Amino acid sequence: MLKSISCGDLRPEHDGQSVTLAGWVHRRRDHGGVVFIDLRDSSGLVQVVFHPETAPAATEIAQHFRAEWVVQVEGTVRKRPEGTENAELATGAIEVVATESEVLNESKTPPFDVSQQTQGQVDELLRLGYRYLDLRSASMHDNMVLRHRVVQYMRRFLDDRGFVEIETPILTRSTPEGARDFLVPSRLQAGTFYALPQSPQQLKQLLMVAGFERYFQIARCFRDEDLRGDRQFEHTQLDIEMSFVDEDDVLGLIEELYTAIVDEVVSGRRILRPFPRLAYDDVMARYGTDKPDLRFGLELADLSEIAAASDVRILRGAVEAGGIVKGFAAPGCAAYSRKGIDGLIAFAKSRGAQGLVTIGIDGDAPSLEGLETEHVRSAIASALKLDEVRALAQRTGAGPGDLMLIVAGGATVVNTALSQLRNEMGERLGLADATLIAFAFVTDFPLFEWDEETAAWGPSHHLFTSPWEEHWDRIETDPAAVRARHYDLVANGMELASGSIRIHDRQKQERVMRFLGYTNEQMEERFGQLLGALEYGAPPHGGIAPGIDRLMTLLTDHAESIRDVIAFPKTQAGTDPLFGTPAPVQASQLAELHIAIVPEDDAI
RNA sequence: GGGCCGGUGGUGUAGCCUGGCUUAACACACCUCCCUGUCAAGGAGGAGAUCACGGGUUCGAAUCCCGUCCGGCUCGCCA
Repeated sequence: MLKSISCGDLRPEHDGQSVTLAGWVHRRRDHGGVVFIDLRDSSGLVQVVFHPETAPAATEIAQHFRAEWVVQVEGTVRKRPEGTENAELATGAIEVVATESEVLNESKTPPFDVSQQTQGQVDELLRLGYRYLDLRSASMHDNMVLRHRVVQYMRRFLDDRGFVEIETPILTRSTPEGARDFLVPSRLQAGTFYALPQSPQQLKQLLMVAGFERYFQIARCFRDEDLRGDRQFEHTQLDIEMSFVDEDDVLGLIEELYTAIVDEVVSGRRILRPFPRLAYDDVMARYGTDKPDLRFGLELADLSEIAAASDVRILRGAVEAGGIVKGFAAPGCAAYSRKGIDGLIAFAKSRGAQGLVTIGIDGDAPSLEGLETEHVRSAIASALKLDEVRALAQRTGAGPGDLMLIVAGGATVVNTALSQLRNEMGERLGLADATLIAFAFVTDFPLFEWDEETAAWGPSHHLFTSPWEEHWDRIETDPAAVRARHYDLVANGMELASGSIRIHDRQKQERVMRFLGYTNEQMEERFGQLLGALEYGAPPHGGIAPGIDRLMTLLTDHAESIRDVIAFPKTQAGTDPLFGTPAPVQASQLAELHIAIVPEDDAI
């Protein structure tokens, strides 16, 4: 080894010890005589002192050190002189007095400052282009190390409970449902393709049939859909499947695991104990989304009844057309300027709403009872009766000084717009406790959802999810009312995990598929392997798949997006500026794969 | 595919709305010199930018207009 100990491990107990260190020059402070170097390696950093009187040769070399040079230093650990300790540093009580130094490798001046946080500070394209330097920065380095610790903890935790880690193929078969597949052309079988797995769903069910009872995998999943701050082409999930279990077993395991991770692996994070369990209908009503941010209130109120009895055309009309009217109160926002209101309206419209009704209650109003016309600030103030304003305020919880935000229209649109408006206002008003991770389970999802585009019922989770036992007979008669044994883990407005108790009976599985419009031939063609397996003693089973990337954005400090917890992520356009991915390939490679590129203009 | 925001020395920003007082400013980094206890060390000096790219308007464009590319956010999409 070129070093005898790591920089960040040095403590007062090493006082007097001779050490050899190797690492990167974090910063240098050259006083003309004495030279200080902060030397960094993967463990942290320590101050090295070079004295020209006692170590002239080493000091001469150190004077030429520059940022990010790789150097080796021999010296003696000692307690820092009285008054020069640095409480900011873990190693701040000691320093290394250098006797020898050597340059192992020089560095060009880095394109950005590696010694400081890069997230949110440096252009992300530049960071990705020099990802090896970006990851060298302490904050990104810490993110990767914490991710490692979390994953290791998961592995130990599950191993302790009898789970077996099993790998499943990356080259699998395309299934037409769900997201767009990444395809890999077959060289040996001309004209055919493998698909990268969107998840190991069917495989893990087959492992249950295979009798493993408790399976897990840190599984990479691929989806060729547009990328976002919380979505990459490939994401990693903790894939879990268990036999002979019900909902409580799966949710209890996850709650125990995530609570332990927060308690034992990370610091400075608070959670709700126990995790709230909320029914889908309840969260949709109160938050307008199935992944609510529970760090703050701003709950939505149903105002349809008041709207229906009102003379305000946009409110009453929406209800008469079969829609709903909902809203919430933004505390202290009654004084929003015209421009501010316009901004909120534009926000709502960009989220699909027809418009946004705002009603401010002047802070000068003595109370709701003492409300006068001049206290009501709204574009529709003239059409509103005072009693209606009172009723709306009562429902939304608005008082003097507050601003009611109300959307009317179809239920989906109203909920979508208001849920995002709620998140926006929660952020603007700083209502969310940054140290809180508000984990919660959402349960009792509908089994099916209506797809407007195809004018057909589709699975709201996936088609292997079991309905409630007592709802089997509703499938054909009242599909919208069928509840599923499906659950999600959410936190801070993000979906972190999704899972269900599966169907383990072939007849029942076919019944769901048949309802979804599959012919017997299609079932056999697409799901023959699973259906066949269900006929050979498939145990009752269920599972869940928590996303690790999103979880890490909650557990780390300074993660601006999912890209900050992934070592080598892609840009929103799906490119990697470091490697220049994706890239053309040799014509010979294409020929072997029986692939021909059709220029865009000639494409159909 | 749609909407919004952005692109100015190595980095981060200002200037842009209201075109000319700009020889494009500031901080950090970089280079040289000074400096023996700093830890965002300090001091003095210096170098470094065809203002993303292409076209247009104008006597004159970083600044106004159009297009393209790239990045981010977002709608669609993501069983």
